[in-house]
Amino acid sequence: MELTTAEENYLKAIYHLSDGGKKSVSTNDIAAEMNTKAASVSDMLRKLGEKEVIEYRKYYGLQITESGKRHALQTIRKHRLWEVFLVEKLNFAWDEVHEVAEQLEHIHSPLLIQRLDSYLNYPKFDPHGDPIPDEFGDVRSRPRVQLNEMEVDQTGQIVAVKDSSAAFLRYLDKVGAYIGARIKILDKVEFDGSLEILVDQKKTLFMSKEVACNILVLQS
Amino acid sequence: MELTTAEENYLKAIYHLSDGGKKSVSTNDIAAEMNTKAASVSDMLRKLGEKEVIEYRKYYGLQITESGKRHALQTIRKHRLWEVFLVEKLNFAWDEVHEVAEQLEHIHSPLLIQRLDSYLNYPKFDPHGDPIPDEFGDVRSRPRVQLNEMEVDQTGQIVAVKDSSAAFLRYLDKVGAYIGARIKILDKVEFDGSLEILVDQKKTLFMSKEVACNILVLQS
DNA sequence: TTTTATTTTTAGCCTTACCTAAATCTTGAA
DNA sequence: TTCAAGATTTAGGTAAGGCTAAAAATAAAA
Ligand SMILES: [Mn+2]
Ligand SMILES: [Mn+2]
Ligand SMILES: [Mn+2]
Ligand SMILES: [Mn+2]
Repeated sequence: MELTTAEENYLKAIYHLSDGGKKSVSTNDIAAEMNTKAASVSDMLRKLGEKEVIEYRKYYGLQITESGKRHALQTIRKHRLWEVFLVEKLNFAWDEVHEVAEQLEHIHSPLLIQRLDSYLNYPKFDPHGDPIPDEFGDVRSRPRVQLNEMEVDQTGQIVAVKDSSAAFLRYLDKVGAYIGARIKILDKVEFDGSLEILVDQKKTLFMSKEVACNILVLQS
Repeated sequence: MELTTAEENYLKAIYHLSDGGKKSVSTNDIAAEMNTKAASVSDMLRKLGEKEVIEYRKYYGLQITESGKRHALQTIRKHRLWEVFLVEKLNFAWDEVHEVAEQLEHIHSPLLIQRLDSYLNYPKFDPHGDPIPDEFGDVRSRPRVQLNEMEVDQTGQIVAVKDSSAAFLRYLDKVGAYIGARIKILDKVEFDGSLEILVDQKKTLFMSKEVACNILVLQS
């Protein structure tokens, strides 16, 4: 069964907001995430329910079905593979890929995505550190914590970012934070949650809590 | 000014049917080319007229404008660059690329297409031998004749195909005709226009007029 | 247990891009 | 010059995806 571009986008949002089907999602949450209105969401939920990619009971929220998860993961897989392609092959910066990938993820061609995966050598993570589901929808996820949740003297490695906006990513470029960087918490200010961290054993960096909670770390 | 996917497709069809703005095109021609109905075409022509990519006088056909030509050539450029990418980088066969390129040509991102062009080393022709317009819309076209119009003993080189359908291209693969092949007309049957040709000085091939008129040759 | 605030859905409208059927224009044949 | 065939456009309708405003249901507070 084929989904339209709009349906794929809704399903992706529902998948993310529900944390892969675990949490329940509200109509208003979806509307906020998709920059649309609650009335439009209600309409779409009815359609997605008819296509059985969600289980929908009016006024009582929704549950993503197994079929829905497969569709969502397939779209996420395509999005992230294209992002890798843009960075690795076409020399895009990591803050330039998201918008284009939002378009490319809706190209329908199983052969294309299979060949792209092989051409890129079956990458496991996208340029923002997010895991790429395999062709069966399986995701190999690593245990990650938000940088703001770490304590003084703890160490780790930056493995992903939560915010993929150009503004945030360019800020990280400027201060020298990148995926793979080894870090150590030097100081944590109680008052505002801001941090002082050591990057790659040589550079110290101050950052606000707002920045820190968008950086994901693999602790060591 | 931005065009929708449907508008880009209409404009491309108009550009091709009018032979780059030279010939006049009828509503029915467009409907046939696009597998749609004349009424839908009329509707779209009005819209394209309002956007000034064509000059449209009701009942008297249309003229593609300079702006319209630029848009059409841009879409054609994207289509053909993607076809090269699919064949050169992702190992698609030349009969597998057209449908996917029909989708990819509508991705909007000037940076993407500029980088793709550079990544592919600024190719001049697509896998079917069609010229790729440069970023300014300039096309370097070669003088080509249809194989069926050649006379006995004339020689040349296959440089393009007119029909990009999988059925036709797979037939050419099977009989060993390919872009770049050197050919010589050995015999031409008056009755049905069928041909006997010599390929690469070693293999003889019989083909119907219908096949021959879809093969384009650079005469030598 | 009411009442109120909030969330969600429905009703009614819009645009794009299709469709069929009917009306209208152009043109070639008589 | 007239008229019918053929081409084209208009009228009216559908489906997807949006919107605002109004109605209805749920959840929270009194
Ligand atoms: Mn992204
Ligand atoms: Mn990403
Ligand atoms: Mn093509
Ligand atoms: Mn081609």
